[in-house]
Amino acid sequence: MFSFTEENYLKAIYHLSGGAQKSVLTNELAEAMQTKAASVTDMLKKLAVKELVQYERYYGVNLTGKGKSEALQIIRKHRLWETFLVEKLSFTWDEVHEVAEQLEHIQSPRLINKLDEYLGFPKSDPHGDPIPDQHGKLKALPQVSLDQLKPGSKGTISSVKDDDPELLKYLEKIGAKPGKKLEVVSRESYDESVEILLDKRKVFFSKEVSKNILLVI
Amino acid sequence: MFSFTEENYLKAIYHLSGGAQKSVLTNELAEAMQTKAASVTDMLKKLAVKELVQYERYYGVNLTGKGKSEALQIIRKHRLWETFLVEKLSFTWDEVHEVAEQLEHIQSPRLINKLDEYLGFPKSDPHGDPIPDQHGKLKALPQVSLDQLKPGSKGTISSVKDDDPELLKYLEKIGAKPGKKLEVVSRESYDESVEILLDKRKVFFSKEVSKNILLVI
DNA sequence: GTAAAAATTTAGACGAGTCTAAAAAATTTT
DNA sequence: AAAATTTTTTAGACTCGTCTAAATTTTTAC
Repeated sequence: MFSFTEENYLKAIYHLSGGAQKSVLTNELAEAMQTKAASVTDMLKKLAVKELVQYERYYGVNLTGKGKSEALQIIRKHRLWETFLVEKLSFTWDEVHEVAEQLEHIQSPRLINKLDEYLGFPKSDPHGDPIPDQHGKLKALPQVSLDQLKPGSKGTISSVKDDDPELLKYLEKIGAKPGKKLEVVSRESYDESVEILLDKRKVFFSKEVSKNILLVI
Repeated sequence: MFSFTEENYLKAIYHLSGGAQKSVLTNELAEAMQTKAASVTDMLKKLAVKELVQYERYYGVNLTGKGKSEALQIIRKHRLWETFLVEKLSFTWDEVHEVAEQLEHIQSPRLINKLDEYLGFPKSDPHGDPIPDQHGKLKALPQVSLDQLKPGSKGTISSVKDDDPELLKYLEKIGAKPGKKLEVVSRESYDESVEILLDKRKVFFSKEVSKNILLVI
């Protein structure tokens, strides 16, 4: 139905717009897609003709209903495959993203629904991200990133950014996985690094890392 | 490493050459690839530059060692995925070919070896075709197609053509699966249809069908 | 509120893979 | 063995997704 490239654009627009909430600018998209702004402009025109996005010259792009629904199907596939790789093939959570980026483009509704069933209809993937259902319904939790939490507050890790293997290996070592509870002890005003309590141990995270850890409070 | 298209050409050349045994002509390849002879010529030149084939103008093409090895890797992936779909996701054998055509192009040696392990290192796929090992070694049985067998001879079905869902549904209904023993009762000289004994039942196959059933005798 | 800077789009080009139409080489027929 | 036929290749063009360079629009700075 759609090309790999088109699917990747839709997915990137979905993520950058915070779930089709706000417009996405050409340069943001160019950076996310590792390409040039001129190429993005060309592609946005094509997606607009196919009614997958609303595109206004110089003012960025928004997903249409059709575009959002397509993006969610791709995200569903990505997260189900990640779950399969970890649960069934015993991949570690830092290894799955790259392979899932390929698997998410396989065209077969039957395959993905059978896979969903085989995995027991999981609600979230190994990084804690929610898996959209067959109809594209997504159960989004109200999440806060760790860099925004005040000292004294407690929360449970709900998800972590899934596409940086080095970060994931580091968090694995520390034990900072979805489901773990933590408490913010203090924040250093100089560099905004943060000290937390996790499994009764004191742990320090740089601001950079803390931005990639999402919690429910 | 190689594009989808290149991989599909290598696979087609492998099959049409009977496992890199003989040269493949431009028109055969054009028919197999559902494309035009001119396009095939263009692609063969590119594959020759990459040293995947030896191509001689007007005289067809042969796989090089490198090309054969690449083709076998793709066939390995195709057959492992078919096995996965049937064994784990309970697809029927007529549904798997089309999806495996997509899955065979996923690039991840780690994935395919983990999948192999997860499936218990199967020796053949659901249609009876042998699965090459990690190093591309293929255990090829000496097979005869049913249309070449004389009345009175017995054999065991070793494989059936995997890419025609209608044929596969028909054979499923009849019970003609790999592993089943059969005996040729008679052949009608008029249309070369054949009468066989399968599970103590008499069954008739047209020549067309009998060409697609391979046996070990 | 105009000038400089930044962001975006347009114009023209390229490589991959495909096509049609025409030319060239091989094969078959007579 | 020359003519007719078939097969294959060449030439030139098209689409897709990309690029660079130049032009345009928006935003920021003064």
